[in-house]
Amino acid sequence: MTELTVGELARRTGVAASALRYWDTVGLLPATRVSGQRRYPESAVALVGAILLLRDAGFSLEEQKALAAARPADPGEWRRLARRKQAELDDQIATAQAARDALDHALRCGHPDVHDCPTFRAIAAARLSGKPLREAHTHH
Amino acid sequence: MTELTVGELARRTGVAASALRYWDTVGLLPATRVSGQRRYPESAVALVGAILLLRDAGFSLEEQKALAAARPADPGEWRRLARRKQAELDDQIATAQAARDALDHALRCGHPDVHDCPTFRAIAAARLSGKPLREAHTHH
DNA sequence: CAACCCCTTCACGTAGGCTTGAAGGCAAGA
DNA sequence: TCTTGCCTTCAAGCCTACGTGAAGGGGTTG
Repeated sequence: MTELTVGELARRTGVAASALRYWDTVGLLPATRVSGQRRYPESAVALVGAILLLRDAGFSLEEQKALAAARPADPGEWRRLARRKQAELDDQIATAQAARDALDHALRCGHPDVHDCPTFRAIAAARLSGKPLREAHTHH
Repeated sequence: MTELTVGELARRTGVAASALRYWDTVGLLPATRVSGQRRYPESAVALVGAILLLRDAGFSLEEQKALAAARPADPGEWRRLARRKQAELDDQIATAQAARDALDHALRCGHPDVHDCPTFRAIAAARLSGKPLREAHTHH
């Protein structure tokens, strides 16, 4: 009754059914079975929301699995993971902000070609001796 | 003299030579040839800095090619692209900030299990009716 | 001449998170 | 019974931005 099929959950969340099946097979969002078919409780809708939120936060599916496993069992570990990711998010925000500011300057400074703008050049040059950041993102 | 080989440019910028060759083959950072070998002007160092910066900004290599093509030829188009990406960055920052705040709340609110926290549930629920954002990122 | 070092191309591998297609099952309605 | 519609599995493909390894060229030094 209150059980949803993949298709219904897909419709309610906007997540493709194929993705939900994938999440089931990798163990991120397990489903029960009724005569071979996946069934999800109503509460799965909220779970999907949380998954999307954490995905936006930059948690990979593997990380989310680790998080989900640690959540009820080991609150200390959960907090540790959360804090680590929070730091990553701070880096990410700072970098995005820097890039945004660089674009902002390029749009405002009036130079017809950005590469003629000394400020832009300075920011770009700083990037060469700066933090890689992509490695933090590429890292698994 | 002032011409650099891939290896030298790699050393000066910290970017792998294989990556620089790749950037050449896809047309992002073209090199001239001297008896078959790639040669880059000194100014390429600054270009690499700009490429890294824009990459951080979320420009894909394809987007950067479009950007580079529009830069000297069509400043209006350049500004259009820059503004569009700026808007994307704003979205990205807002989302990252929301995720960060959600984690922050989860860490502070004292609920042993985040899913018991009504605030967290509300944020996650909001994500379901929010902007996909991933589509903007998946789009080319 | 050989050693060395850097360069070349080409093809394939990798990772993450799915999507797509083929081939088929099961239950309700006409 | 046949059709409709939603479900299943499995294999393979896709996308980005490279990394890797093989096989070979070329120039300088000892």
